Amino acid sequence: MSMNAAKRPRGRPSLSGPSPASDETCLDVALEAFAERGYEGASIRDIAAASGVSHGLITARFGSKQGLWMAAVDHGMSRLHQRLVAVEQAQSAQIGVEERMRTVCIRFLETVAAYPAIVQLMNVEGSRPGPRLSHIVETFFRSRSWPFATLLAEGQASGLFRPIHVSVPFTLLAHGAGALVALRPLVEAVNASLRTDPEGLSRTIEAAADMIVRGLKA
Amino acid sequence: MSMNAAKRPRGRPSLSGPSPASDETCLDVALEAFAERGYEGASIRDIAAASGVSHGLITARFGSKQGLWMAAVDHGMSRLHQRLVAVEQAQSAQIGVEERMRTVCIRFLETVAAYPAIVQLMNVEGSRPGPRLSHIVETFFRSRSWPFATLLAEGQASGLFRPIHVSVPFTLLAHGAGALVALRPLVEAVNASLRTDPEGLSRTIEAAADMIVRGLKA
DNA sequence: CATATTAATATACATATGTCTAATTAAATT
DNA sequence: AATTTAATTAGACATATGTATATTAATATG
Repeated sequence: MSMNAAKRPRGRPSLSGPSPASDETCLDVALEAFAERGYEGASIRDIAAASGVSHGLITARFGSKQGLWMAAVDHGMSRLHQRLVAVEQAQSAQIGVEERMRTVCIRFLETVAAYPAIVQLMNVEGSRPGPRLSHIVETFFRSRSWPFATLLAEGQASGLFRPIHVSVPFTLLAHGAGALVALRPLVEAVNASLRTDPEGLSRTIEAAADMIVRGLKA
Repeated sequence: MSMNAAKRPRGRPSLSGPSPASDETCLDVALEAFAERGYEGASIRDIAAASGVSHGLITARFGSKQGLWMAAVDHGMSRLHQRLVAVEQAQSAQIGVEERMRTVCIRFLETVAAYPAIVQLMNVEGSRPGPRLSHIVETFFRSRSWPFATLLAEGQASGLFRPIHVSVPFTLLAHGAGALVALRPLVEAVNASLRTDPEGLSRTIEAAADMIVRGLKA
């Protein structure tokens, strides 16, 4: 971000003089870099240069490239989460659940469009579950308070939405339908109730196709 | 794929003896590798070893890493395309367009699930349009005969489907809704009628959310 | 004021990677 | 049969990268 290419002197920075980029700034830069060029494509040196610090500082602060990556994911994820919770809490319960769901979807997509990196990272990580993808998925599903799941449950309780496992529309929304690709490692990583054998996968595919044609309505 | 690690001798291969991996085999291996580990993460040497050939042969056949990548994309794309066209042609026109659309969606997702690499590559390429992403997108949109677009137009002509630009459900289907992320570079790359300014993006987002809630039905 | 600690830069190093070139062997051509 | 061409492997080389270490300067501590 900051094109602060003016080389600072060695040693501990002066409190009066210009301080180097904060951890947050570095994580923003890193998230963008990882999302744009992939884990291998983004180098520590590039990220450091774009943050206006030396590459040694990155490893000093975050330990390793893996450490930087995990910190960046946590950073982006918490921002997305906070945004969504705020949206749902700002909504009046007077409004019907369908309309609230629609709003949450819109806000979600808007937020994602504004901070694409965090969702992009899910895809960048590839189609097989590895330690990095697992870290994202666990972070995503850990908190049960994501408004999307809450609203889906509410709509289902009132019979307005079809009974469908939360991970199906959620995956459709977050990863996308094309990420049915990603459903397999997603499910394996979360150990959800959905099955990954051919028959289970086939039923999941049909459910996803139904959603595209008929939507969420009962 | 082929764990043919038995080192072949130098020089032109004998016609009687075992021949090295075909171009197709190499492209299959490459597609999988690129999808799984990203463009930078997949090395020519790894791909060559997994194909059972020397790394020099890869560059000799495909010119460069970029050349290998483009050939792999063309390879996977044509396979996906052929599969979808075959599905649509096998369907009787007696069946309603909605049911045929549903089938095509299912077959599309099934095919993608079976060959995830090609869609995965779209995401791996990151959130900004570069030469590689542009190549995929152009290949995707070049042929107007993709059954999805045909069926959508047919359903719209009969008033069964809502009027919506083909790229919206297509993106929802192929990239996924989360790939609204990817819609921006997608649109820029294709220079479609959809706009990428905030207002246009907002309308696109609302349209996508409508699709999730109400589905394709009129 | 002297010393230890902290926070940063810079350098060193082994390894991996894309590309280019040489070497080698079988087939094709004359 | 001799020679050229094609197809493949192997090695060379410059560059980039992650990590480990040395260096430097400002602050904290006594």
